[in-house]
Amino acid sequence: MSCEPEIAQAVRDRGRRLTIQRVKILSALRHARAHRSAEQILESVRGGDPLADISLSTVYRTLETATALRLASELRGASGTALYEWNEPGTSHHHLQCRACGRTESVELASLALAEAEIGERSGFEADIRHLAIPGLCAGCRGGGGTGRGGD
Amino acid sequence: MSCEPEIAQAVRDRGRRLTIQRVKILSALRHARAHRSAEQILESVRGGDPLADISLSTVYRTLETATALRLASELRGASGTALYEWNEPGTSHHHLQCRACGRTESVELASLALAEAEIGERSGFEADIRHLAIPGLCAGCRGGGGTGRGGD
DNA sequence: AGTGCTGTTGCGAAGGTTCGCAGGTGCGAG
DNA sequence: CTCGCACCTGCGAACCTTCGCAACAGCACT
Repeated sequence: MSCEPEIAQAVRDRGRRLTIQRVKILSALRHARAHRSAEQILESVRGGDPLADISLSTVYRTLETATALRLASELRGASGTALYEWNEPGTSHHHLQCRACGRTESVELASLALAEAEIGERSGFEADIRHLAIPGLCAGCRGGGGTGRGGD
Repeated sequence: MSCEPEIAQAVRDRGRRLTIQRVKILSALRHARAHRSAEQILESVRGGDPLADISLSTVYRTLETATALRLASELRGASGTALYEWNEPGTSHHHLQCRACGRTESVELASLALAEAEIGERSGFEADIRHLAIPGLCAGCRGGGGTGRGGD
């Protein structure tokens, strides 16, 4: 439970309080290797320790805080449900969301680093392009009705 | 009101039916020069013609359809409310969303076109990067508490 | 112009997410 | 170690958005 020094460090470093709930929620998110919804996170927190009576609101708030702190990223779109993912420090990848079959794949993109620079020079905006959701059509669905309903 | 040949054309070209509601909703969105929420659109439709009894569901559905048809773009994030914008054909711009003051500014970015190409080569995914929401810190808030609460 | 099929609409209900408030608790100060 | 402030939590309500269903209305065909 307290074996998450990185999380504790990250939270406290940024002037936030270290609560049991936060540690549990962020640990759950971190150990889940895939995107998870708020409710899934709540379940894994409760499953791991029945005493943990954490509310959904807290999960949402923690996730929001973690996103602001760059500890996690939020991925909205596909199912109408928000998905969250732990950010490995220094990592960057992007999510290609197919609008036909709804599937999401991950890629690393060098050119987006250029975009960050371009934005900075252009308008002084400090962009954070590390986890973007990019809409489009996946290779399978481009052909015409690959995996899902490609009849568009 | 029926003086929107482009909209009519665009809708029918893609195999959708041309209904009064769609024309009104899309006209309203098109003539609004800024981002509008579903409810704002509903209001302007009703304001322009009290007989128009359009439901919020229809506004959402029309906006969803229009987004799928690339007639409009959806911008989520800032306020928890989805904002919609009419797509001028052939245009492309992106939205820089400041996470401190919440403001959004628009830019055109050449390097994102490169990203589209990179994605295509890499994974065969046909990306549609024309209206992206990019999080970060605006010039004012980078300095430290510019417009909002820059205390990060 | 009339007819029928099927996409669309409006309504209400059901999500998912955010907000407001009162009480609890982490963490710094004494 | 104790105290106190302010942040955080849990709860419930409110909000935005999506869904399901029955009725309506474009559009193609006759």
